[in-house]
Amino acid sequence: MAGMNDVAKRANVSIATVSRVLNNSSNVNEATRIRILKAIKELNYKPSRVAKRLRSKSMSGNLLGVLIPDIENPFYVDVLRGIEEVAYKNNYAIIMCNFGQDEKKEKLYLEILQSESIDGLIVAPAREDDLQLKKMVKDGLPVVCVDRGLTEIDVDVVLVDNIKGAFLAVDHLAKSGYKRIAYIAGLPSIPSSKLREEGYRNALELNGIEFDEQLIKYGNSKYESGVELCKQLLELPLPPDAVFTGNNLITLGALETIHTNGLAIPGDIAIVGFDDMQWSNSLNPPLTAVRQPAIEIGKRASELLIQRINDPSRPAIQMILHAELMKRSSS
Amino acid sequence: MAGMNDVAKRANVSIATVSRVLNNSSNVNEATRIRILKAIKELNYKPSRVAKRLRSKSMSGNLLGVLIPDIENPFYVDVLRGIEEVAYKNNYAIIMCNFGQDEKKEKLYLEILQSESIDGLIVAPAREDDLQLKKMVKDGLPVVCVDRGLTEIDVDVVLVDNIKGAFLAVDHLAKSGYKRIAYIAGLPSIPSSKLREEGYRNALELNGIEFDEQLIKYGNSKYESGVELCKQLLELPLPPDAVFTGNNLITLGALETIHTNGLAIPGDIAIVGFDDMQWSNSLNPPLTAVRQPAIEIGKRASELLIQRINDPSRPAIQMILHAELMKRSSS
DNA sequence: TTTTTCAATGAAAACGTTTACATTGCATAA
DNA sequence: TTATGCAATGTAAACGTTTTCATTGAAAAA
Repeated sequence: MAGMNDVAKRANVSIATVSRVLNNSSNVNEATRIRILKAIKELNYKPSRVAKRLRSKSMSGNLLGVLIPDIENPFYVDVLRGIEEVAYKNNYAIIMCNFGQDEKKEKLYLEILQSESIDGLIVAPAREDDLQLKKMVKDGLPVVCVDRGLTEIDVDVVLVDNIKGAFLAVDHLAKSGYKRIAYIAGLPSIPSSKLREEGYRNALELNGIEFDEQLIKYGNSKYESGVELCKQLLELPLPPDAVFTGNNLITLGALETIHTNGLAIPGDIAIVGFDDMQWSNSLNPPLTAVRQPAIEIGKRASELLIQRINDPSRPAIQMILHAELMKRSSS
Repeated sequence: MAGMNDVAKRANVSIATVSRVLNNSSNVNEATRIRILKAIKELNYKPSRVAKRLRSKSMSGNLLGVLIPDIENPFYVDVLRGIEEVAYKNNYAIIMCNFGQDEKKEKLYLEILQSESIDGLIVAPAREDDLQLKKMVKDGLPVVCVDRGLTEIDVDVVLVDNIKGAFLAVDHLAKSGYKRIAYIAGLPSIPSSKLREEGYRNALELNGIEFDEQLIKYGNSKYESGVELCKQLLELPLPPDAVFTGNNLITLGALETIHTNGLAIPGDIAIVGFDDMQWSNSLNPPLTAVRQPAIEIGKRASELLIQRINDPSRPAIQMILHAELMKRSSS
């Protein structure tokens, strides 16, 4: 790979001048500029982002880090799409890490990202009180959280109103006449699981339904936990007549179990999921779901991050987006 | 951020010795080793991957690039999971880029990856004769292709037997008595679209079904094209009685259209898709699909790439995995 | 003419590592 | 005693940029 040195030699100038042309800084003679550009073409020279990042520490390395909990979840895929779209437009590249709900992996990836001298980070932290992450924020790394925040520290956050979203879902079930409404939650350690439980409880209370401990099941936010926990619910002496699932993957897992057991939806059991999918309509039956504007979340996060990179002292913003209930025929 | 220099000072040694400890190279006194490790702890020193990569060009920067066509497609998400799993085990980080079937974006990302001095690249190229990519291979960058290869050049490839996979699907439809079998394909520019057409034609011929030009529709491999092209098929004077869809997203899109039109599956129209999904069973109706071992593909690709990084002269391998027909009730 | 000014360019340091080579002692061999 | 060898460590160059400061030379001002 040809470097600036080769270009400089071929154009009979110093590397400084080449650099000036590259960053179209002022005061370079038109003739030499052309000569240098020609040399660049001929050598097929491409600047090294690595060297650039090393040299100008806090200058634009044009690199963002993204750290997400589970790439199997279509919600995060959409968030990612949103992030990428805005980043691309602003000339940032992305280094994307998926920690698959594994906190050890999350820790490692945080270190790697830091070590790659990223300009900023978008993350859905596994826990709200992550010391390592909080330290990075304190040390001045621009960070935007999505889906979850960070305690005791001011940081930009973009998320949906989880309590209200869950309330919408469960209230809808209650109003439709279901009495034993279960909640299959994700990881207990992630805030949204708890907030959605809160919305769930609110809706029960408002509709005069007594809360039954047995009808709440916490899992690990993955497909398999949806399968397994739904099975447990169905085996209860008094099984639920409706289930509210805590995320995309759990919903799909629960559907699997319900179908395996040959139950009719919503006849035998109704289901409303958190997170909508583009093809929810093609599920059996078309799924009623709480829609998070995932792409929008990603876009906003990207925007906030780039803003913060350009103005690190801007006060932190918490951006709460709207969740919407998409009524279809599973409830 | 503390650097090696700070560590060296605090431990009263030269940076060379610190480096030796870090790479646990031989010949460093146990006492000083301990002193240095202590300093590292105290300063919370983390080596800079950027500096490391810059310094030792073709030495282990421990960074792989992955360039995929469409992260919305669950197939690629699974491939990615496989790649990541193996990479993680071998201490490689991944910089992942999604070009969303946009060739301009692909080009840009190729440049960025190159410019980031990655050690190797896993890619599903948009076209088989991509000059830029071929040049990178020729220039010695270790590359493994997934899902598609590269013409006129020896490069490792991991993919599924597309012809046979498509044959399995269409043969099954034919044997089930369907006569007018349509094929909704992806982008005409990607090899697998054509290969799957070949399998489709083979199956038709073998079953004595005459080929009808009108029943093949090429699109852009995305959900929306599935929706639109399926609609066009249904509006035909003689609509198909079965449809074979060219990938995950197309399948989902076609399902959407079929449902919107209130048709029964497989009564009014049967459907078999290329690419299985974990939750195919929860679709309406449970989807018959050709399963590609996506995670396996990713793992193999990762393995091949790491092998090649360690031994650049190893002859290229073409690894063809098995596709399997998952018979469910949509056909 | 001599000085001043300014556009155009170059030299060299710095970013944080790795590594080839040089240096230091000390133990052992002669 | 003087060599010799070897373990432990240090010095400095290199990776490919950006950037500060210095230098050049010609035009403008004195």
